[in-house]
Amino acid sequence: MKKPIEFRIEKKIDGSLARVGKICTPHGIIETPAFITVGTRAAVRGLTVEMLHDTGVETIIANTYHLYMQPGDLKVRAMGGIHKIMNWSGPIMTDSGGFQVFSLGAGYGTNVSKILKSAPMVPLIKERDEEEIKPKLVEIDYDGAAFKSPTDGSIHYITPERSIEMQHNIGADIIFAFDECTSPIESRTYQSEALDRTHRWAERSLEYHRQKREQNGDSPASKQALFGIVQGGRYEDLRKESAKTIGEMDFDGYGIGGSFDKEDLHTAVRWVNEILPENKPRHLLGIGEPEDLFLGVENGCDTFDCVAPTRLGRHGTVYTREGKIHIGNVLYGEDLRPLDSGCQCYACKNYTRAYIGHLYKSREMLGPMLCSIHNLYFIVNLVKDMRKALLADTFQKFKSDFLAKYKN
RNA sequence: GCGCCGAUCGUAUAGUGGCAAUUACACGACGCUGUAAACGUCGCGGCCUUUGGCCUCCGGGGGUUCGAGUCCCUCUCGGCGCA
Repeated sequence: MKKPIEFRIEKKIDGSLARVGKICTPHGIIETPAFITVGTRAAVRGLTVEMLHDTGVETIIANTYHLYMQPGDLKVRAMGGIHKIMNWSGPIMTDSGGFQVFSLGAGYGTNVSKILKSAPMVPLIKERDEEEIKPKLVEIDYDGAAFKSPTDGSIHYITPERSIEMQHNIGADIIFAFDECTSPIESRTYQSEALDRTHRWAERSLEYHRQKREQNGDSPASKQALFGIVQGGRYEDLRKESAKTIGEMDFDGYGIGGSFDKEDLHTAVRWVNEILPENKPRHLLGIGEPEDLFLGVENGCDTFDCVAPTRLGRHGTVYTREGKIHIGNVLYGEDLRPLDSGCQCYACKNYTRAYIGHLYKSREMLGPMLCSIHNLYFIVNLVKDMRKALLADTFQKFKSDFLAKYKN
């Protein structure tokens, strides 16, 4: 049977896991490394398709859980599939809902991020206390996870089979196995249990997808690639075990998910990518700060997605070559420069910091839109520049020059 | 002129004897990594050796009280009513 996607490696970098490639999908080519923008509910918040094209972004990742809740995966199918409804002719991915096992479960109501910053001991205890009094919205068991809707309290049970079925209905080019993203503050014992669960669920996701593909050669499923997700949290042995287990399953590509230590995200990624099959694409889920993208690329990841550019933009934080700034700060009140000097994005070519800061503070929706456009342009093109640098054998210099300025 | 009502953080408010004093907006700063997020947290009288301490404070002045934004007198200003 014809593979739904094809991954071609154009260049491997000696002495590193980095590579340059192309993922050919039914809706076009993803030149890797690439940054993929998040469009959770089949929309990139605040931006039209035309604006997205202007930022240079080529691929969007939407979310199965959220589209199931609203408007419903069957409705997406009835309306003609995700590409049609959102007027996006390029490649689309869907996340399986595995992240919501964390964000609406252990992470709900806490300020625990999947990225654990240093010195966690005191907050760690605190969060555990808070967790006791927070209502739980997710119950995990052997077969799947029961989600309680924060909106109306209804219960929705999602199994690996259900997740894949919904992703078939939604119709993205690349779909993900249903996994459990764990909180970074869970014990090793728990991480290990959760990992076993994720591995079982991966197998079930793969099996269900395979059956559907074979049942009907013309079904949408036959045009969809399925990626398995490596977990294992912050533990070397679990990460390696997961990479081996998932890597041996016949997925079309792999996602690297779960929680990380900010300090050694790159180490965790390397553990995994040294083991995963080289000839399949690897997507680093939910990672997208500039420093992290460099580390991901040089440690063998091909694609990335992250809410940071759009969320930060909406919240008034803007990427510049000299680091992030908050556009609402008084400091920029009379600053007539663009958000980032030399940037060729729509916001920078047409508007000043002072004006965009005014829009943001006045709650004009154009403010967050312009900041989102800029941030997306910034990150998408940063990764494109990494690709160029890899091809030109100047990656290390590009990285050190960029980071020297970016981190002041 | 008489009577009634009102005056509390930039604005609008809460507060009828224990108060550096409620809430909202505004303002200021910070946070955000597979979107519960156009959101959230903190600060917003001053100073300090800041899980605390000191000073100043609810239109002005005086009084009652251990203690007053809160009760009494008076003045100023504003609103309404009657002359």
